[in-house]
Amino acid sequence: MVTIRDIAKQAGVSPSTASRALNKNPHISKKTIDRVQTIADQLGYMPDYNAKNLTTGEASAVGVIFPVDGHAVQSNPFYIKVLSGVNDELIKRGYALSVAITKTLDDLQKNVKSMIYQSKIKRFILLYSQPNDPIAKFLRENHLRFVVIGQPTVETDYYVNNNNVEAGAAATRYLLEQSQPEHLAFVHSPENWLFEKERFTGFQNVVSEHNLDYQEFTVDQSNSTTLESQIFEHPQIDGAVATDDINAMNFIDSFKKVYPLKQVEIMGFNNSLPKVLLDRNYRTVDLFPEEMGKKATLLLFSDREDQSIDEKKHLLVGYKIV
Amino acid sequence: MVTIRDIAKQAGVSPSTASRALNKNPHISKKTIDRVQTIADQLGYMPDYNAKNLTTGEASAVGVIFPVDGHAVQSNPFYIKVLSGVNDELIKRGYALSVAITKTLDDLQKNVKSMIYQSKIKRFILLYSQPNDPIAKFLRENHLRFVVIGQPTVETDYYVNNNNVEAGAAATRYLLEQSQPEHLAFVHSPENWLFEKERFTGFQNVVSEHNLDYQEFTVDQSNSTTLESQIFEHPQIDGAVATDDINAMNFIDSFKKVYPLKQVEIMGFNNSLPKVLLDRNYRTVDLFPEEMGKKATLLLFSDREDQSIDEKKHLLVGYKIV
DNA sequence: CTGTTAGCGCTTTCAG
DNA sequence: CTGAAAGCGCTAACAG
Repeated sequence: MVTIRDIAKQAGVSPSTASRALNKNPHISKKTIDRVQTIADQLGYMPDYNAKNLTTGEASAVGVIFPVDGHAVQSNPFYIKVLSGVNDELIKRGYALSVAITKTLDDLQKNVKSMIYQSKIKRFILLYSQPNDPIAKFLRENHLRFVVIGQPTVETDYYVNNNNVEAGAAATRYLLEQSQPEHLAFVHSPENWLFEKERFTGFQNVVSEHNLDYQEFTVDQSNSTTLESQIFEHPQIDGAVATDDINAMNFIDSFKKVYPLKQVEIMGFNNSLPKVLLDRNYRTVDLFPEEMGKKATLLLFSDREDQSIDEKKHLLVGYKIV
Repeated sequence: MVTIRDIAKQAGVSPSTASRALNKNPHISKKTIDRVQTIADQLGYMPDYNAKNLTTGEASAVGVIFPVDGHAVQSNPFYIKVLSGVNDELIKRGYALSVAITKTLDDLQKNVKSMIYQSKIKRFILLYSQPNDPIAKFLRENHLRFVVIGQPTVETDYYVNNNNVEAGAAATRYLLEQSQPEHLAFVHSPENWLFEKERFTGFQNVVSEHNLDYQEFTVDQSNSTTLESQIFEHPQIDGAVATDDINAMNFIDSFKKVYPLKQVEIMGFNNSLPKVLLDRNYRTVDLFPEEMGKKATLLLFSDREDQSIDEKKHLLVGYKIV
């Protein structure tokens, strides 16, 4: 194992100078920085994180926190794509990726506390956003830096998001152009997350521009009959926007059960289904989760790297109908 | 921050004794172990991993390695479920979860080397298995402990797997019971992974028992016309077993394009699709990925915890047709 | 601009 | 069975 002392010796400087040089401390002459760096590269020096973290009190790692889950949410491929985008950026920065994923909120809290107190992680990415979330509260109270994926419930939080209002409007407009539905459905989850409400706003805007009527539907994943009876009460529906691919699939399925012979055009969000299912009369909005992961990481380090981003405290990612 | 010295002081022992007590060192009297432990609990002591790792030279973390990917593989919900199962077990052991997920093999190698040399991680879970995989080779050469999810290509590796031959047979049998197809298809990926070959063996066994004929099909995700022309040459196909839900969906889709009016019953693997898609004439085999994650972790620590498992070097997980 | 020194919190000889 | 002391590899005052 090659340590900083080996490098110092080779370069003919003290360990502290070597350390400073490797960290590009501005008080060190460019000449020695270059020399030390060259030697470090030659020797294939890789700093020991544990030693580094012990002295600085801050881990060279970022914590990524998954939502706790009743089976369906967590396993959305969306999250892995975010994770992949995050790690791309972390590798560049010499940071490791630590993950908290649990089945109960209680375990999640323990997991996050361990990250903070035992691993000394100071930077987090929160893959979800919920009002009165104790995890976010805890991070805030302890002055830890974190970025929310999605619309935060506390306006001072850092976040990366899509423009959901606009995306909701675009999806609705696309639907209207493709077929000419006259009685629309808006399909969302029982939780009615913030992002769903925003997409709904976009939907409403376009619908009212066109003087169309619409109906709201709630997908209860555990009980499809409630959705079917809702659909049964609205036989005129001929087009739908769903807040998510899964909700869209559930709606289609129930719709076909109630009206086996009717066609309904539908839009979803997330592009989370196998490509082959996207054919024909199903379109979805890709929200570029990898890009979200990358930008979240950018934002997470903006205090050190880009003050101009840091002031805004948020970044937006585009969307694309596919 | 409460350190081991605080505990030692309270307990009226030296820091070294406190350390030994907390690690249940057998040379320490039960009395002091209990006393020290009680005080530690009272004070809410959480050991600093960085300090611990620095002295022991081994991280309190496990590295989980994702396959590199052409978009489709990584984002399979299967992996998150494994991750979740792994973390359940890690929490119990006071271990952290570190993840390597990259787009190129080159980056993955760097990522894993960083885990080893910088984070001092000594235990890994490999979420895939490939012949001549440089990552597995590297882990082996450096005598690092790792468990493969799936069938390893080197027989001395530790692994967790399903009985794929049996599951392939069961799926085929189920298909034969449900409908009475006479001309079967077996659908797999161009890579033809080990687990696909095993499921194929099970499939063949049942098919030959029943004196049926079959045809192999390869799904090329980037070019559906090749699959369609394969299907076109075999108009008699009336049932299929696919090695994976995605392959199954692709096959169904191509089949419907070629023969819009024909029915085909099909079985897939992985239970990776939204529940609502499982209806009617599509069944899939759930392979309990969470359970695989848990068992992989068990195996990863079997050297310390369960010698009887350690000798077998592998564990199997069940399956269920859903 | 650079070197000396101390110390982060833990474990681990070595000694008793 | 327990204590004293050293040290893991790094960074951060402090001093020059």
